[in-house]
This record gives sequence, structure tokens and C-alpha cells, in this order.
Amino acid sequence: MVSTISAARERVQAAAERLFAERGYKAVTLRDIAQELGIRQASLYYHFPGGKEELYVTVTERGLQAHREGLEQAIAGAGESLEAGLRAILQWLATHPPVDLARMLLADFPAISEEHRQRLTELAVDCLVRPIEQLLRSARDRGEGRDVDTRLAALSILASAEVLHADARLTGKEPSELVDAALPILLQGLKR
Amino acid sequence: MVSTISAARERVQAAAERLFAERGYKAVTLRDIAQELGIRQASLYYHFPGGKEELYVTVTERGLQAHREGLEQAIAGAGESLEAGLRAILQWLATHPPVDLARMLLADFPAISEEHRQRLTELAVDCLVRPIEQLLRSARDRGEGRDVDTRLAALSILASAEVLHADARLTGKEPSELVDAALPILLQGLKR
DNA sequence: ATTATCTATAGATCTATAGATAATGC
DNA sequence: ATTATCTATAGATCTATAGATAATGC
Repeated sequence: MVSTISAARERVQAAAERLFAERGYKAVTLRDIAQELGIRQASLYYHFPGGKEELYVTVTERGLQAHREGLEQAIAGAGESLEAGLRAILQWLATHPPVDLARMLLADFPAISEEHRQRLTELAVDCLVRPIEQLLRSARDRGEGRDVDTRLAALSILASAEVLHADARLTGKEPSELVDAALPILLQGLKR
Repeated sequence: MVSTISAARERVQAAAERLFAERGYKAVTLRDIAQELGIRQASLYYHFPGGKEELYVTVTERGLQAHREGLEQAIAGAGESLEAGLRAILQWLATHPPVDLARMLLADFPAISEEHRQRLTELAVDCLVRPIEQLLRSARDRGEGRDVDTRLAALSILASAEVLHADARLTGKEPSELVDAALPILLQGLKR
């Protein structure tokens, strides 16, 4: 049998992914992660001999790929309309671990080794920005979307989704409520 | 004479503000700040006896208030049009220390003492979100702006400005170029 | 024998304190 | 005398390693 990924290792990854996504690399200690799991900090080295950096790189890679698949399926499942696609994207992002791309690029990635940094930087763009750009481009090609800088637009959508997390946390509102409120802003803009 | 703020203290604040804004509270060490200034870490305690937290709180407060004034003046100086106001806001944000509101609320503020946390949270909303909301509300009242959730719209604008910093860093583009590209997306939306 | 934990601890890093030093201003 | 630095170092925290322990599976 192909080595099954142990349930314990899986739990470690899930806790680490949530904490790193929320607070970033430096603000999360191995002790925080262990505490969340009810085990000792040193026990994490059984599952991740490479320590904090290996754990961070692993769950970040995994999280980015999950976001890519989630975004692609959300878009695919939403049909042809730009509005439906965008709603599906926001809904996905609002209900999964937050992505603070600016923090990743400016704070988290510079703290890890050169070797991993470069790959993660490319992966982040590939998994997060590209699927959204793709949606915008095909909407534009269909004549449904305006002719905008798709890269910047994708970054704006991502960043907007990120503040939905913060706002939901701060105000206690439901993410799906916020998605409904944010969608028309992105679609139709601020100007009458 | 009212005690002049020493030039040395001012330099410390400037360096700290830049680093904290870029990387966040936990990712910046006092050594980083001192190194930037060409002095020893312990020397920072002469200017900020309260240590790292006092330094962070001071420069964050100051930075937030500078952003409030900058945003208000940018809006006031831009005249009546929503487009001009929004361009002025983006231009200000793109050319001053980045504001990662989500990171502040989820990572930085939870790491400082309860007492300062609450005040900074309110101040952040007051200095960043409120001026932008004000612009959107008065544009709406003039019939120039659409009827959107101004809080969410303001958060989106802020978040978009934040990614401009990251994108400028990553691609080497000029912030003002990015402002010109981002503006129509925010104003007119993604849909045709 | 393998899996998954534990305790104990070394070593690195970081914050913070104490006291010395040098320059400038009265 | 005041201002602004320095060196030295204590104490806390964090990452990482070594080796012990207990449970389960063959």
C-alpha cells in the first residue's frame, strides 16, 4: 500500500495552516501550534523533522494548491456568467483560510530560505492570481467584462476577500452576507 | 520653549514606522530597527523606555493619524468629483507606508497589551476607513456615486492600495502607473 | 518494529536593564 | 548637566536535538 498520510500529521497540518494563514510566519510559534493540538512543541518534529520552516512551506504550498483547485472549481461550477463566477470566487475565499498576499510577499517569504521563497512566490501567483485573471479574461473575450488590467483586478479581488475575513471577525457578520454586499461593488464599481 | 522632539528620536520613529508597516510587529526586531539606523539595539531604549511595544504603539498611532490627515487633505484638495477624490486617495496610499489592515487586526494588535489594542483598533477604523467612507457617502449624496456598502467599499479600496505596494515591489513598476490602472477598476467595476 | 508521543535541555535569539563613555551646551 | 550613544549581560522565549516511554501491529 502507498504510505497513508497519518491522521496525526494531517491534524498538525490543519492547525498550522489555520494559524499561519491568520497571523503569518513569525507571529506563530511551534508552541502555539502544539498547544492548539494538545501536544508538546517537540512532538511536532516527529511529523516535520525540518522544523518550523518545513511545516510552513508544506502547509502554505498545500493551502495555495487547495485554493487553486477551489477557485478553478468554483469558477467552472458557476457557469458562464462573470457575476456568477465572481460570486463563487468570493464565496470560496470567504469560507476558507484567509490569504494575505501582501503579507506573504513582504513579511513571510523573506523570512524563509531563498530556495523555498522563489518557488512559493511563483506558486502564490499561479494559484491565486492566475485563476481569477482567467475568469476576467474570458469574460472580457465574451464581451461581458470590461477591458481592465486583469492582474491588478485579480489582486484587488483577492485583497477584498481578505478584508472580508477581517471584517467578519471584527463585526461578527456572516461571510456570505459580506460577499453579497461586496459583489456589486466589484462588478459595477463605485461610480454611477 | 516646548520640548523639541529630538532629531534622533524622529529618525528612530521613521525607521520603525517603515519596518513595522512593511513586515508587522512580530517580524521586526529591535535589532532590525537599530541596524537600519546604524546604532545598537539597546540605544533604542533611550528614546523609548517602554521598549518595543511603546515604539510600535507610538509609530502606529502616528502613522494612522498621518494617513488620516493625508487622506482628508487629498480628498479636500481633489475637488468635488468622485474620480478625482479616489485618485487622490490611491495616490496618497501608494506613496506612503503600506497599510495592511487585516494583518494589523488579526496578527499585530493581538500581540500587544489589551489596553493599547482597543484604542488602536478604533483609531485604525477612524483614520483609514472613515475618511474614505466620507468621500463615498458625499459622492452618493451628490448622485455621483452608486449606493453601496460604504464600509466594505472603503475596506476594498484600502486593500487594493495595499496590493499596489506589493505589486510595485514585485514587478518594479511605478506606483503612479499602478494607480492609473487600478482607478477605473474601482470606479467602473469589472462588468461591461 | 513502528508510531506517536513525552521529558529534558542545548543553543540561538530577543527584549530589557545597568552602568560607562563621549560630545555638546550652559 | 543633558543628550545620545555604547558595552555587558540577565532573563525570557523559541527552535531544535537526544533519548525515554507507551501503545499498537506483526
